[in-house]
Amino acid sequence: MAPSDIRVRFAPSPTGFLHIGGVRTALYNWIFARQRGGTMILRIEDTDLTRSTDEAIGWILDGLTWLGLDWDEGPYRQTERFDLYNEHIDRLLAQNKAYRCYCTPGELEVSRKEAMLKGTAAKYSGKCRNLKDGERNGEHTIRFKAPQEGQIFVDDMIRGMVMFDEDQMDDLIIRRSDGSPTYNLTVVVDDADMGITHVIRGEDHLSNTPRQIQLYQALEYDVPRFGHMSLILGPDREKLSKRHGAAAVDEFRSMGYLPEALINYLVRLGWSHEDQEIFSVEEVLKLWSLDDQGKSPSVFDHDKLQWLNGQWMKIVPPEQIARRLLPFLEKEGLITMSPEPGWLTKVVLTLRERAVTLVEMAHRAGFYFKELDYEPESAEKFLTPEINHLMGKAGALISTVEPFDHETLHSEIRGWLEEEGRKLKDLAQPLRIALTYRKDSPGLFEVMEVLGRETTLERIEKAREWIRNRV
RNA sequence: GGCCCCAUCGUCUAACGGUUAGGACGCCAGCCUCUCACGUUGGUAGUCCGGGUUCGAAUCCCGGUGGGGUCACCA
Repeated sequence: MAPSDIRVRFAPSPTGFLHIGGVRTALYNWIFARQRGGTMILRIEDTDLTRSTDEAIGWILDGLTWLGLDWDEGPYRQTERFDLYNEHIDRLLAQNKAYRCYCTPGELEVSRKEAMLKGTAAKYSGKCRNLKDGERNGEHTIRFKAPQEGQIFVDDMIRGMVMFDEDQMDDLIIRRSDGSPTYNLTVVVDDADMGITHVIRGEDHLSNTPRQIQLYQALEYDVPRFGHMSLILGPDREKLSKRHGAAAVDEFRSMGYLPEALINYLVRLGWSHEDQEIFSVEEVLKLWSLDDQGKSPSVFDHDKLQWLNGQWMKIVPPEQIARRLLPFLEKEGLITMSPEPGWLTKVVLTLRERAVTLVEMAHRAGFYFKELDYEPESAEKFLTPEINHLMGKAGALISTVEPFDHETLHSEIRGWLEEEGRKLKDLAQPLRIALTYRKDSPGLFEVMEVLGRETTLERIEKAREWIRNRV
């Protein structure tokens, strides 16, 4: 695709983990840019010196990388751009579009509460708006002198035309008393300076938009197009947060979710394409459009994510799942060094039908890597003296099966059991307990093949010994 | 409370103003089967309410109600 003039950005503030809502914002911007050959910019909004941390920047970068959401410019950091903001603030001051405000936080707090109580808009009184130069001195903030006369129209790409009355607009603080610039000023300056053409962000920013438009106008910059996407809600229908359990990408990652599934899930919130549920990134790039994006908020449904993840466990090539499984096997204490990749792939192949996450897969894979204790009730129920003899004969047969693969094992054992007048059902559970230590596992013969002849026979013998020792 | 946004099964979502209101997750049941899963078949369940416009409204308009967001020297 030919490069276009489209420039979008993801602008998180590094005050914590990369939130799932943030991921969705990043994702939409990324798709938008990639679909049109535009430029994706990453900008760290760290002007709040007290809450921003370098650690959080690391989390954001890691999260985006894990998801495969790359960027073309940045990461820029707003703390490195204070000169630029100050120039703009000074310009507004010089043009009498901003003023010094000497009100203290305490005073402001009081009048805000009064306004709330009275039921009017909680906006600044304008007390310092018309102070003459030198009338007061000392610690102060800078406020933007918000126009009060007309209306602001936001032609939102998702919501359509939204109107705000300017008499609702507050004189917002654009420079703190410590000299640092605030959000509404820095976004505008940066988006203008970086040539951002489309601002796609959460609906929680919609009410900020008219203030920002006033700033664009005061600064005589072109206003970009806006698109405000509906929010993701928790089960209680409030904005999704840590309160609701997992809300950070990192948590989903460590719970064993695949980025493919997470992206698939997120993109289906507020958007659909016919009756399709599974979308690869490639398909999304082909099919998704902001125009089709729904306006109503969506509740985060963990069950559906889980189902999707189960689907993706089977779609992602097993060699890749094997590779991604490694850290989880390590965490389970099952490996210290990487197993042979081909073998591990076969392990994955037996497990992927029944593991919804990598964590679950690693957990279920335990018996492939080491000896475990039998599930007490299962051993009690199935490893009985009556079955001992049959298990012994099975062992004898297994020791001669050639080639040692699941098809051959299956047909030979089945054939033999028929001759014995027995059914596979009679032997399956005891053998399963012997080989996997539990009552639910991948197919018996697949397990044997992956375990290998030697281990299979060892475990059968061990089970028979256990039977002899019971009572 | 002011301002703004939103409104189809429990949840995610389809439905040029004309459909028995479709699909998916979940849940329930059957089938498949060496277990558990996977898969498959069927079932459960929805247009927030009230007015209007129209031959005809989930769909358009208005009003309620409900939910959400936002009102910081946070972003």
